[in-house]
Amino acid sequence: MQGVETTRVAGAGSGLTERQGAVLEQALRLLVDGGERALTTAGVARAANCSKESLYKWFGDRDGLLSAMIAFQASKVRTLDVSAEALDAAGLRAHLVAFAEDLLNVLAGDVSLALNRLAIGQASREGSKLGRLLEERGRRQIGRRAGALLEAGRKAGLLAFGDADEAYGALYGLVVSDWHLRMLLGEDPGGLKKNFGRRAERAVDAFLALYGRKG
Amino acid sequence: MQGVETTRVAGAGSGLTERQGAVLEQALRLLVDGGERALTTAGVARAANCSKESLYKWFGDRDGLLSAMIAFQASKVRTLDVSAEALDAAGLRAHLVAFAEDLLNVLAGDVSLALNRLAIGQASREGSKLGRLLEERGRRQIGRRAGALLEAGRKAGLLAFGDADEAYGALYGLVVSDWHLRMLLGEDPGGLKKNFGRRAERAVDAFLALYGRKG
DNA sequence: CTCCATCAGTACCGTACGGTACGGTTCGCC
DNA sequence: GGCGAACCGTACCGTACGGTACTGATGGAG
Repeated sequence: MQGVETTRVAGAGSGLTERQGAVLEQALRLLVDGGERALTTAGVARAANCSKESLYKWFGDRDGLLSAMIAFQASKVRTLDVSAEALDAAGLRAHLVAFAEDLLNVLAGDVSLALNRLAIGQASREGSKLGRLLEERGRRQIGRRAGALLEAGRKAGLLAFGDADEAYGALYGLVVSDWHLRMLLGEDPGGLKKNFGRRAERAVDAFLALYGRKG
Repeated sequence: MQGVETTRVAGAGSGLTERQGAVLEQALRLLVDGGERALTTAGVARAANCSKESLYKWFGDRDGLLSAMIAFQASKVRTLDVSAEALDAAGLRAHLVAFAEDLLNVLAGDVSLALNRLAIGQASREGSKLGRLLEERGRRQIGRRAGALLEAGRKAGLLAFGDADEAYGALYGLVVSDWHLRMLLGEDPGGLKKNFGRRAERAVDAFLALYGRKG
């Protein structure tokens, strides 16, 4: 398990070796299990069977490690593009419901919650560098998927809206409401994931009532 | 400035002396300015011109101090009850818009953001005690105001909804969308507060399109 | 075989924090 | 005036963390 390593982690051209990816995986596990206080350099080194010196060599700094964790996690989540098939009303609704349910499941994920908590905790100092990173890598991705979907709906004459951002904001708000914040605050999400499908359908129906062309 | 102190802080029956309230005020200032890392016992003692010993005597613990800060801040924010006047459509809309704008302004407040960041940062460990406290003291309050408003609208035949919680969730989502999270992540709210009025109106119009009786 | 780069493991250092203990001072009360 | 309670300021202690330096082992390159 030593010597020069040349194989790189696939995807995103992240420039990380597999070893470094495994280290980041362990770091994410520590973060999810114990929060930011559990994410110490010594702890990561112990959990990943590597030396602290290597951590500093690879990531330069503790903040570098945090940034690498966010980038690494984002590189693993790839949003599938919406197929450019011809949309009818039922198809659009199905796509929207699927998007809404995916959104809820992503936001409720362990790693997502832990990384959001981490970035929020560091938002006060350091100019919210992690926050911007998280927003760029996470939100922008899912926003693009939604934007493409909404645009396709408008092209097909099924949706009517002036500002796509406003329509997306309404969809996001109807789907998520204050759930994300409540989960971030630690509210037990036990069993609530069962209702995500129903919740997604209700939100999409409301969205279509607002922006659909044939009510 | 010493000796037995008997005067108590008004409201909420908090059982805090004025001195202790002033200390909590300074603690909140430190938290707002520098985040959780700046909120050290020594720092609070220095900023408030008190001794660490007194801090531990009054609040018992660092977590006790944090809890007291949340309770103290919540005791200062009192939501005005909606007047039980007869509502017409324009009046209901005005009330809803005022509520929405107040909600945005509260969520965008310095102290609110700092306390939410604090509670979220501690959500991983400690069983999210602070999160539950924050939710109970903050969210429940504003939720009651909204609930009363919605109920008044239904009584007046201006709103139609089956589940009041669901209607409130839709209103909240349309008003806030992902703004709260973005502000928690550190996105610069500079100048955005100017748009709160316009944003509130748009959200309320959408809400009324969904739940209003005469579209 | 020999050199060299990489890495794990550990010891180490400076610092900062939570929490406690102590001396000195002010104030109310008898 | 004297007593006691509350309190400030500071010193102190144990601990834990970020970051660095050193040692020894491993495996590839010439």
